[in-house]
Amino acid sequence: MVRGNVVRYDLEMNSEAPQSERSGPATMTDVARAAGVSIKSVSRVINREPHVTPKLRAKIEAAIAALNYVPETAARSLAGARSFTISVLFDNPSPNYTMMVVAGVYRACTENQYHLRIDTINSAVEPDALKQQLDQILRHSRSDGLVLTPPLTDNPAVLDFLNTHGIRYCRIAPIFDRETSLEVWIDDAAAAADVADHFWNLGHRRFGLVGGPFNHGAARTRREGYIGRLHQLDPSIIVSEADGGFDFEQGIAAGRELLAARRYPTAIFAANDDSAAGVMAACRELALDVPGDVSIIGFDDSWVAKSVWPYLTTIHQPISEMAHAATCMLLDRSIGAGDTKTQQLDYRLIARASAGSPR
Amino acid sequence: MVRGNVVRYDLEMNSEAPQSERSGPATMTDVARAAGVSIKSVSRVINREPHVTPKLRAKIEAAIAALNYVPETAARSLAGARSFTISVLFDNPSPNYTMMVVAGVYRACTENQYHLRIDTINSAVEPDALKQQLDQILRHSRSDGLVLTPPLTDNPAVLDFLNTHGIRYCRIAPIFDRETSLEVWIDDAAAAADVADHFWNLGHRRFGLVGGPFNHGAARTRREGYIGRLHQLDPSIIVSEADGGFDFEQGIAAGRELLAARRYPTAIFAANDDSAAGVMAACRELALDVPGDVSIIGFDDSWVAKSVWPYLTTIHQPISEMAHAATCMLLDRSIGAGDTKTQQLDYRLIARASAGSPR
DNA sequence: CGCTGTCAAGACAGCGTTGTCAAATTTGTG
DNA sequence: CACAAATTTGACAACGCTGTCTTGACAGCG
Repeated sequence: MVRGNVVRYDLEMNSEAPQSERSGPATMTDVARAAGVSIKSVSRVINREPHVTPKLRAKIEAAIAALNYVPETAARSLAGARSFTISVLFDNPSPNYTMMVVAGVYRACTENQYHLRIDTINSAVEPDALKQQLDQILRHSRSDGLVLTPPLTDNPAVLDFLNTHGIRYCRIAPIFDRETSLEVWIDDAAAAADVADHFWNLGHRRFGLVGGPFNHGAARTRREGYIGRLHQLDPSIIVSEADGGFDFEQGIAAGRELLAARRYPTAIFAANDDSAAGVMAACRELALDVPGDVSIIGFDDSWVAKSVWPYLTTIHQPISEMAHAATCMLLDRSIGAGDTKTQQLDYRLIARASAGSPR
Repeated sequence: MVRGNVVRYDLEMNSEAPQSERSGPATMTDVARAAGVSIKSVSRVINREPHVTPKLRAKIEAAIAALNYVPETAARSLAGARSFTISVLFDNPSPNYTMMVVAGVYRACTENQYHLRIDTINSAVEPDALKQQLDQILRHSRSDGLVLTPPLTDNPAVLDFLNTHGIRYCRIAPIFDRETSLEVWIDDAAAAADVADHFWNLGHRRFGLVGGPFNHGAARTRREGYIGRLHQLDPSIIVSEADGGFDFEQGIAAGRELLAARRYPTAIFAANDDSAAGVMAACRELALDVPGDVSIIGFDDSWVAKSVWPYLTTIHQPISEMAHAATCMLLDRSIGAGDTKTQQLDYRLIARASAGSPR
């Protein structure tokens, strides 16, 4: 069978002992022949299966190295039940967040010889339409696992679809139905409470909040943590709130709204960095000094936090580590499809220049 | 042969006529049986091969629809010579740029039933080390084509490696060795000249430039286009230059440097939006009003352009369309691996609030 | 010493496609 | 109308690997 005209990448390039006969990259059969064993044994070594004596393993590994052998993913996935691909599902307005997630998943994938696939869906539709989108995506790309990012993490239709089809997934920063799947999260409530404390200790007494998208679970938790702590500190506190949407433009609008009041808040917590940057822009527009007149704290410590002036005080969320951890859980074959396992990572308040004592 | 415990996604979910016997998704054999033809004919229809009468084609297409059949990528790539995957190669400091490229490639991939793979490499190393990185990446993921983004686009080692291995690629915004491969670009020089005109018409006479990374070809072209046009306008003009690096922090540094002069430039062109945002921050720091004291123009019209205040006047580069076009060229099988084809897209100066007349 | 139990290693049949080549069918021509 | 040529269609063997089953080897035990 003569192959097509597409030139295949020749894996022999760096080989110490280039084979004379073989045309393309070395196959498992080549390795088996070189090591004088059966292909099944090579397969066992590749897949870390038991029932291989150290001696045999060493011989095979030597042959693999000598031939510069790399297993063919297509064949593996055709013969076995795995696709060697992890998909990340997005419906996130923030490119910064997205990039960090991708970075984390990508790292985990390369570490495990897996491939990364990215898919985006629009969750602002009817549950049925949403399920159809998922159906489309999964129909065309059989993944060994899905990494779910907010707000998909807490979308009942998505979860329901995945559960009924027995598809393996890991949720990042879930809020609802906790402990029912694989999950990676940080304590958003505690982090938001820390923000409240930080403002309070700085001497602020008039507080504002820019919320996140209504369907974003973690954003709600942040709100509750912030306001809850503030009420602990002083039950009579009234927090002025404005809707944000996790993006700059809505952040500006929210900032304008909050700062239009006669006695505007001197301390504003925005549910993510992008909207915090928007609030900062609103301050500028109104000739309000940051942090002199208004202190601002964001959330994520994403790339924007250091793309505004003054640099943003924010909660560092290890997004890329969370994504990495999520992917590793997915890849851990000792964990079944319906199993539960949660992993909590640490956040940390990064004090930069956007929050200070009121003057 | 009993399959593993991984539950496969059941493609029959929406099927009108669910099959009784079959366990998993419909295969080509199922379709062939349903249509009363051979599997090869089904294959021909799927791959749009010639030698199929309209009548047969219709019958097969009906069967495909009825069974909700989707070809199995793994089998296709094992049997054929294609992997049905396109890789995007990055070494780009700007997450905004990256996201837009990914969006464009992603769109082209889904349109063509292809998969998207993302790979990053570090090109700031010796050519040999670079080739080794490429080797690693390509060894593990046989792609049908690579989308090369700057600065990889103009990296001789990368190009050389790809050429010697006969790997198909498309360059986005190439500068060197033009017309030697598939290419998508915009006229960076003309765009930069437009920036110069815009400043000039606004009444500016003292000009500054924040350059891009030294290895980024397009950034150099922008510099030349800008300075060239300025010299046409007035040969005695001296443009003060500072090194930027395409990111916010280096933008700040460059801004500080430029604005430290007694007669600082009132018009500054930064080679991308991120560094333009940095210059803007430097203005703020020095209590210089934008655009009152200093006008700033960026490049890309990326997401940052509308994440700073005032909104950034910038050159809109259709990044995601360029990426889309690049991918489509790669996917067009009528174009051979070594063929040449270039495609130019339009840029456009977006006048927003960061550039105005000097006061 | 022979029998069984245990573990290591191999033989072999698919997995769902595509490429090749041969067979069947249609079309064109004298 | 017979026969060659062109075209459509089908049979079948890969592709490179994994799951299952079988054989082989070797120790433990009565």
